[in-house]
Amino acid sequence: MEMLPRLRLSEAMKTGKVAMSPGEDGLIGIPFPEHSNELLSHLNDQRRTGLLCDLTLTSRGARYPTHRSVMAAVSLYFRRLFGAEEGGEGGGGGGFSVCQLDCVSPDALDALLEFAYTATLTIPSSGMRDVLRGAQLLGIQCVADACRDILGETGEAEGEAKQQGGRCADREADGAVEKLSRRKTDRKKVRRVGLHHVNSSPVNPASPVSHPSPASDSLRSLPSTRPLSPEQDELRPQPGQNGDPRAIRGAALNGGHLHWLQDPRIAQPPPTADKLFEDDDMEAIIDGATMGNTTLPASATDRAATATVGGGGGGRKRKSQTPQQCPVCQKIIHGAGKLPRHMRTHTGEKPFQCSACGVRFTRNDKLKIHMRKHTGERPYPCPHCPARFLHSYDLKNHLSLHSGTRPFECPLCHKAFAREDHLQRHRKGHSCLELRTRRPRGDAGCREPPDPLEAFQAHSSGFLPRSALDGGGSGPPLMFDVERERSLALLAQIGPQRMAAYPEFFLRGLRESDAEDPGRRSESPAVQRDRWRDEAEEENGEEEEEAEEEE
DNA sequence: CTGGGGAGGGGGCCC
DNA sequence: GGGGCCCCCTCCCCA
Repeated sequence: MEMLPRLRLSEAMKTGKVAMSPGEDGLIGIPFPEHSNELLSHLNDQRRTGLLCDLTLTSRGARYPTHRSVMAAVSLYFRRLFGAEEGGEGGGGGGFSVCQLDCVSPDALDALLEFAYTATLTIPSSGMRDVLRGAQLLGIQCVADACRDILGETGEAEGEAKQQGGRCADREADGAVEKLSRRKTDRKKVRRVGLHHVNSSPVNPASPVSHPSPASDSLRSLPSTRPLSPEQDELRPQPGQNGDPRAIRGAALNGGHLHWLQDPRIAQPPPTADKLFEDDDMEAIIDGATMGNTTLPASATDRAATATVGGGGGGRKRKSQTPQQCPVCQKIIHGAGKLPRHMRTHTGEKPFQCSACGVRFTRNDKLKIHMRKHTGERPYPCPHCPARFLHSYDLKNHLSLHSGTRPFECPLCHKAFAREDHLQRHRKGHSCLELRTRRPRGDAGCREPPDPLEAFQAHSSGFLPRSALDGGGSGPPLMFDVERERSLALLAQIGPQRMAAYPEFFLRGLRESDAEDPGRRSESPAVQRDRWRDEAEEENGEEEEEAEEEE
């Protein structure tokens, strides 16, 4: 999707920081990192307003106007489906299609569409499995991988999933339905399962599906809910939910997320799009994922019951309670009102803009700190020298230089650091690999020098996920198997400043150690030192045992 | 490789 | 409960 315009530039420009294709003398590729985001954003706007939508997906009555090209780009299933069409009568060009995907739950389909158009997968934790199934069925591999990763499914399950997803994509649509539906029915009593392409040709060229003007549509940010033509309205379940499509969605949800549907704001004047996203969608997500340690029962059934408590007649939604679990990365967020802040790390939303330089931030307090750069304010002066600092923590670090204290000591090479992160960097790297073997290698006379990789693994065990150390042999992969190289390349390309715009699961593998043991993140330096010391002693103990055995 | 600065993100406290 | 403010931790980048 990334387009690199080729320009002939002067030699002087060639020396700049522009990417140049090797071997193409004079042709320089200038990356426009924002282009793909902007393109996607515009497409998403078009989807929301129904503009140029030439494909409607339906799931149990819910309708999702979308674009064939986008769906074909993200979904192997649609790629093959439309590819087949193009070979036939459709010519791939036009016509309005309706694709019925009852085997994908509306919420999952909504999430997958949101992913397709925003590169961000935002789903309630309870819906993860539905999204996984949907991604498998539609052949959206990266999402399926991410869901499996988050769910911690085993390789066996992964294999099964791939098999399933692959089959789905490979088959003729209708043929695929039956077997899949049986499988799914066995597991989840889905009343009606169908991956059924209702009409790959125009539904009715004389009366194409029309989308009402979105500008005044109070459901503007809920593209899934646009009314369709009377013919397609026949697809709806029986009305009786005030005609609100969200209610229709809810009818298909078995109560899993009824609180999504009972939003009292349905009858309220439409907020602005931004506000709607922040307050409406976000709260729906948050409420859907609210999972306090004690506030939310474990089972989906209980969750539904909780969600509907006091809300049977459209009563007040149950407000978020602390702690809450992020529906995207499953991280537990402590503190009232902190989840919206956290969610912005996934959505990439940066509502706070510096009036001086235009830089945007996800948080107001970060903007405030940033403004100090413009005002020159450095509120943290060092009492021992003229140095002043923007952050209190910088001053704290700085003070350790004056005091000479280096409280962070490597348990292996005993090198001390003034900053904890420097010690971590030291441990992550190869800095003390030579020193860590306190016993000289030639000591025993017969010991083979340690395998550098093995030494690194041992040394890094406190930082890297086991899966990374094992080379991915067991446990979840460090990153998505297929996407890893591309992900790393992309991360390198987009730079850290824009990483926030990408879903956390994209980066999750890089921080998997945190996920494996969340407590480590909050370990005090003393505790961490003790842990490292224990690890080092264990390592040394093993070495000594080995030496004794050799003797 | 290391020291230092800056920034992103989470948690606590308070209003 | 939400948000502001602050502290802390971690990571990245640069010299």
